[in-house]
Amino acid sequence: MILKNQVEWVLHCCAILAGLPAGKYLSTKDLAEFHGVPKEYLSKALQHLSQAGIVESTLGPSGGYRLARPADAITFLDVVEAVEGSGRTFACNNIRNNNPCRSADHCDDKPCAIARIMWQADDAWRESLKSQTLSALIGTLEQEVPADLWTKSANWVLAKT
Amino acid sequence: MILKNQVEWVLHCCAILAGLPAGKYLSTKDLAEFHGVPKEYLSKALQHLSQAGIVESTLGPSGGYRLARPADAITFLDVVEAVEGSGRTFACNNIRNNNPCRSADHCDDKPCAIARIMWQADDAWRESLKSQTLSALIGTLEQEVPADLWTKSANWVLAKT
DNA sequence: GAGAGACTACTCGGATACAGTCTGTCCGAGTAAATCCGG
DNA sequence: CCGGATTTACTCGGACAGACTGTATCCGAGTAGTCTCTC
Repeated sequence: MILKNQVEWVLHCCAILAGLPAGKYLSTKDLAEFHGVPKEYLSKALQHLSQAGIVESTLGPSGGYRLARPADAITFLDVVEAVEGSGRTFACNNIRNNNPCRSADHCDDKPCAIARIMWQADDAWRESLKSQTLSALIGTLEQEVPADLWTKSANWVLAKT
Repeated sequence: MILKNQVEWVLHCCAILAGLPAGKYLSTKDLAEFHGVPKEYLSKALQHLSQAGIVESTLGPSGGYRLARPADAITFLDVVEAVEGSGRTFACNNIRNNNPCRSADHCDDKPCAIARIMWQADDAWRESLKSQTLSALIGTLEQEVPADLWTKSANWVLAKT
């Protein structure tokens, strides 16, 4: 069980988009170039973000993507679920039903105890992702990324808009 | 991202093995029959448990598996990691290195901030799994499974040893 | 100089291809208990 | 009745195959700015 590359890619893309001047868009091509990832495949991931309402796009020249909400209203969970789907990471197939000792009409009133524990862990994972917003990430990056690299990157992006 | 079927299977198997009389083994064949899953593929999963030191096996007739430790010393995390591996669920490929603004000799002193947040969520998931032991599961099952099904199943297992 | 039309650069969505993982099967080697057989 | 040989029932490990998912590429359709051309 491992998350897709696309999750890493779009998280980095969101970090860039968060620094974009209001009203400006950044194209998939530029985002792909900046991160050194295949443009067309990254595009697929961004489409998912768009469908999830995290980013919005515009067509035509000078088109591209921008955040659809302020960065403090976008959590990591939003982004991860947009790409990975919001389904549970543990699927219960109710194999307890195959128990040869069960009568045919037996009916359980609760989900399988094993599944409940696995889902509980899943919830903990989601809660943790939910507690982290994009703006918190930007704050961390501002502190940690060297100032010259930070401004150079900002200018690189600005030149593309 | 979804966990393997094998995780569900071996968790159920562990629950059965926990109820085994001391010193007795239960064969893969019986475990597979009880849960209605393919014997040979289940065997692969149990081998992983064996390598992880969670269960131990013996060869020959009346051979099979039993728990290697008391049930309260086996956590869900132990079992899940035995099957899924103990690696992170988020792989950081350091795509920040592809930033065209970086000088070639630039070196980061910390892991990527995005990866750190994802790993933090991963830790929360693992912590949750770690807090649940096999014996706690047995306790829940004893309460929730109807008494007649519970004893019938126990006798079914007993008859196989 | 203004307006209509052509052009361009981008997103969007579908089709396709390839690789890797998950799921499942098959079989041979090794092992330990049970059984058999000769003395 | 005893001890060694054989059989049996199991695990272990590798090889293999099919299905599904993840990764990636390509292309056509649609769209919004920009440019050009004509009047």
